[in-house]
Amino acid sequence: MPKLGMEPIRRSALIKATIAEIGHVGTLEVTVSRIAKRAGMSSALAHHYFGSKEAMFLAAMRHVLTLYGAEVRGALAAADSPEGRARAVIRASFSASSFRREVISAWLNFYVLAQTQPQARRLLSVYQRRIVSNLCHALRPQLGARAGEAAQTIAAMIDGAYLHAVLGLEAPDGAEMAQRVESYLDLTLKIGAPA
Amino acid sequence: MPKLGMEPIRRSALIKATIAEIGHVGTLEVTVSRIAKRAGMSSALAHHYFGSKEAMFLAAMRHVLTLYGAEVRGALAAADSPEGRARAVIRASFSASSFRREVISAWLNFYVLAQTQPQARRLLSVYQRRIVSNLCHALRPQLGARAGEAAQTIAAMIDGAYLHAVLGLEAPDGAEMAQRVESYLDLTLKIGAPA
Amino acid sequence: MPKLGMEPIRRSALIKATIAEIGHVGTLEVTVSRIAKRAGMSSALAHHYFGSKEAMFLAAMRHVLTLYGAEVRGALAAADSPEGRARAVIRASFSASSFRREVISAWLNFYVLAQTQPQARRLLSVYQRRIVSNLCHALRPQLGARAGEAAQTIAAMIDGAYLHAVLGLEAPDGAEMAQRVESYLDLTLKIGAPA
Amino acid sequence: MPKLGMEPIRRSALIKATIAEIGHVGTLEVTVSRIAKRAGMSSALAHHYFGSKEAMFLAAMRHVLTLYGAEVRGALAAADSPEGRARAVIRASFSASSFRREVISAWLNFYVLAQTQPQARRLLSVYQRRIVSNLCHALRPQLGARAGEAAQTIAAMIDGAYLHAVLGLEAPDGAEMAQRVESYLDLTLKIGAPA
DNA sequence: AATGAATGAGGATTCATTCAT
DNA sequence: GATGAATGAATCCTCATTCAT
Repeated sequence: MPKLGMEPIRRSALIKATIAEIGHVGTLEVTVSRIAKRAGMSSALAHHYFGSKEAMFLAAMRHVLTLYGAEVRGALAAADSPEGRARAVIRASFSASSFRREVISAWLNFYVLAQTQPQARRLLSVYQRRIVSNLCHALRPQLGARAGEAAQTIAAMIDGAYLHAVLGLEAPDGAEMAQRVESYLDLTLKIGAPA
Repeated sequence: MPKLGMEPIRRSALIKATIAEIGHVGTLEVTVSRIAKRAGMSSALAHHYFGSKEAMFLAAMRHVLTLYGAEVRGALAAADSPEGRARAVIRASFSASSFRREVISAWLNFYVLAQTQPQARRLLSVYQRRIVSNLCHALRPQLGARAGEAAQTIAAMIDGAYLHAVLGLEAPDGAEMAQRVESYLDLTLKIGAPA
Repeated sequence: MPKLGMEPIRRSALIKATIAEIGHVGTLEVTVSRIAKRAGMSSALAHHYFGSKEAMFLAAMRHVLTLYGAEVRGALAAADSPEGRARAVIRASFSASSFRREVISAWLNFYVLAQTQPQARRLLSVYQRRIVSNLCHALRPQLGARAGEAAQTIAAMIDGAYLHAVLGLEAPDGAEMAQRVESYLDLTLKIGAPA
Repeated sequence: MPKLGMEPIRRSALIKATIAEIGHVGTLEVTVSRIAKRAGMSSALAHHYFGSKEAMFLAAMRHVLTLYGAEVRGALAAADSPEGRARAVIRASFSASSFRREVISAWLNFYVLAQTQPQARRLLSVYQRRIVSNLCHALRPQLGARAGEAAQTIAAMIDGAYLHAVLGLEAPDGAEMAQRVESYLDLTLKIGAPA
């Protein structure tokens, strides 16, 4: 039953299947056939829509990053103070939709990809910088010149939590992780505040 | 003229070549042939000594972890105070021999492997715990009950720094990273101390 | 608004595109999609009109042969003596419209096809024979019984020139080739004439 | 039974199988698997020894050209006069070992390949030039300045005969073809000599 | 008439692994 | 101990062709 306008539907299904499959296998050593099967179509069709496995990976990356970006943006919009904005970024990073085994595995593998795929590196760098920038602005009012380093540190802690989560046997606990990072934030603000 | 005692030499050469190749390619998608060639022997011989590609990966992991462990142990031995021990762990983590592009790439890929390879997971977990434990003990005198969380945080920051380094274009700067983590330590101790 | 009478237009466009594509790629390893795209339509439509790739090739062959046949016929009509008719065939074979890289490549590939495709072989044989027959008749008055062999020789020289042209780096020079063949004709006639 | 020194044996078997398969299929659209099977080995081994299908084609070309070159050289060595040398080249071109359906098909396809494969083009050009050069030298004593054109013509006739043979239904008759070309030679010499 | 959708079949190439020497 | 030889299994990708609209 070939209808018109299948493209966006197929692409979307493939992107989701790609992430799921990477999460399932834990590696980028995933076959186009399996992804396609998971998405309910032939591998030929997957190639028809994306042209190559690599392109599918990049599309999947963009998807993950976009979702994460949306999560952050949403949380930022709901915040009502600079400090609240910093906390919003942290919590968004550990939200239930992002801090899941499957997505974590995808992130990890995107870092692997970023080592050799220039576009992947660029995508990841851009997001990385955006997060740091958000944090930096949020912390500036209270920390002034020290905001930059604190932002970097928080970003590193978030990444570290993701990496750490890979080793955990149970489902990763986003709340706890967010709590940990916020503790650091508390500490930093307490010291930085005196001014 | 088959020389005696070739085995340890061959194994060692293969392990180093494995790490180098992973670092070079950036992935576990590395071929036994390339590794063997890098180590100056045939792929058949590599199989003879390790039995399988997977076994080579595990051996390479053990090697990296052992080196890192030795570095930490050495630094700890030279420390003369609990706080000094904490700083020793941090500095060892960013030492020139560990915080290099190649080794960082290997670490990253070992995390990938750990997702599906039980032994790899165990190895990484053990080391992870050992580091946290070291930090915990070192911080206990000054932080008491809060030592655990601080240790976890520091460990996460170290991991995060590794992950971050993957995206950097220049050679990773261990000194700067160590400095950053130590800043957190300073902060924590300053607050925690008064108790 | 499906236009009426589209069929001949489409078919013609596809045939031209087929020749162009074969000329471009240099091979029969040409895809229906590319041909269709070159002709400004979908590959499905190409199949609709020709049924198969093979049928398109045959149609393209017929087209090339027909054009060539027309060229020869035209030249023959303008000739005013048997000898002139022989020269007409030769010149038509190297006319600017036939002796072009693209068409030469098509010819070459049609020979390849003729090895296995009975219809292709038949088409090519028929044309081959027609040329020889034309030459034979044209030479008979002066060469008598030797006309047959001379005709065969000239036909072979023409084919050989086509094959030769494949290796040339510059655009093939039809005039020069025609000249070469005519030199042979001169020679033959000079000797054959005395009778 | 893996022995040492298999390489030359395998390569040779593959080269022969490549030519045979091209002759059989009539096209370069031949699969490595079938060639390998014909040569009694796996396709993987074929790739091991040649690296790629293209490389196999080139090796097969070199083989055919080398055989032909040897044939020509042998015939030249046995000739005892310039004119005899010219006849030697012609006869060698139509010798039973070269002027066989299978080899003719290979030649034809090499011309196809030469259109796009620079190395193939070079190989073919070199041989082409060598033949013309041989003929030219052989004819110079009797034809002087006209030797060049005659040589070109003979070369074209030889190529044309090959192309023509593709269409024949019976086994190609080398003797007849050689005869035909030699007739031209006779003619040319008769006219050229008086000078 | 025209096309996007869809796929089965196939093909080049790679690779871990085994084996005989 | 050491290696060239050898392959089966897999994987990405392409393409002619069909089909429903």
